Amino acid sequence: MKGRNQPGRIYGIEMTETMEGKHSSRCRPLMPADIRDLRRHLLAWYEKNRRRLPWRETGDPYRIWVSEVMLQQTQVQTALPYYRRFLQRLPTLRKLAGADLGAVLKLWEGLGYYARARNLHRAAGMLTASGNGRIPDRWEEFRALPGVGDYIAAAVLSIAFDRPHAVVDGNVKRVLARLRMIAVPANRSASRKFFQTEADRLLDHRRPGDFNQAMMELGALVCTPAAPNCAACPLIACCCAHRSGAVGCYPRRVASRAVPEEEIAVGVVSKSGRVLITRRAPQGLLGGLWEFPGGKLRTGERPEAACVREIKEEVNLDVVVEKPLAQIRHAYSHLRIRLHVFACRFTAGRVRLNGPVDHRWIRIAEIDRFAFPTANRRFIPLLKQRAAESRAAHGRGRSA
DNA sequence: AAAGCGGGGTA
DNA sequence: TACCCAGCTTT
Repeated sequence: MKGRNQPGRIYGIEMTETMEGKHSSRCRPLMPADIRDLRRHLLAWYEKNRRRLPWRETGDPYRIWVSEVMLQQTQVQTALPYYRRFLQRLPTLRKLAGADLGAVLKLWEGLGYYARARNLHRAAGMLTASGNGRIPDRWEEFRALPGVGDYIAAAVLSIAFDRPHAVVDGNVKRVLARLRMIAVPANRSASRKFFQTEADRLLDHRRPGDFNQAMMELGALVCTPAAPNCAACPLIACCCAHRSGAVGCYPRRVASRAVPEEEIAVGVVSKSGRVLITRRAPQGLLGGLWEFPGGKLRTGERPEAACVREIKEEVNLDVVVEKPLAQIRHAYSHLRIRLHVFACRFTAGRVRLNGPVDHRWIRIAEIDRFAFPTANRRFIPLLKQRAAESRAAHGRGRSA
């Protein structure tokens, strides 16, 4: 019960000791019989209400692994088309290991958290190179792979290999927080152990994969963040928060800090029918993706000036800004950016990279072969349109 | 323990 | 707008 008395804060509203004490007093300890009932009700509900998802139609550990990686911090509906494409193109661990990183990132383009793709690719390479190309079915070996944390390890091992490891994700934390009126904040790393202990206690060792998926499915379909459908919940009889009328107070979380805003200028540098793209370093933000060169505005600096300066700094080219092309606003989880996009004309210099790890002069027609961040993708249609217009004008000029 | 890391969905 | 999502790694 350590940490139970931390005051904490939910959506900026201070929780008092009084409220906390009152809720806790209505939540009696779970007895073995309660836990048996809970498992039975949950699994019965799951059998009847589970969604038919492609990764639930297979026992292939590789496919299950890929699904779990795609699903971290990503909603099912978002991941679904990516999952199909990825498995169609890379149906086995060996195929993944044999693909080059650019191709893997291209399949991941737009999904975000690109370290997931890099780690999955690296892990596949490690298993294919050193091991026998099989996915480990034991905690120590699987958990040690890059990109495999406690969640992924528990999910893959329980679902693909029937190993008794309880998963703890955002859904499970929300269900547990309400079910047991857990007062520790769900968004603090210090609370992780607490939720894990609760999950371990409830896990049905006879059907760990189904139990884990049932908990998550309940969180996704019934015990939702806003407006949970308690009337449809198979666990309503043993839910402490529901009994206390306090479902809306859980899970508790501490306030997160405000996200900063950045202004960025980038240039589409043209030279004899081609444009310059650069590749970001493999680690860090958007690692390994391609983009148009540019960078942050300094305080008081005009976007045009920043564009010219950044291109000189990053690729050592002298350019002049011809015209503004677009302004893109884009929100990340931890920062917001405003992107000023300019058409630039190359005037002098030879590419020398300072920051980017690679560059290409490409035709716009080739641009879809490269993986770009979504903020870049948003103005790429404009470039295609300009290229088409330019071709049309050129064609008329020649035929006239 | 906290910060860094995407992008889309939702009320 | 602010929160949330089948989290992991680095600092």
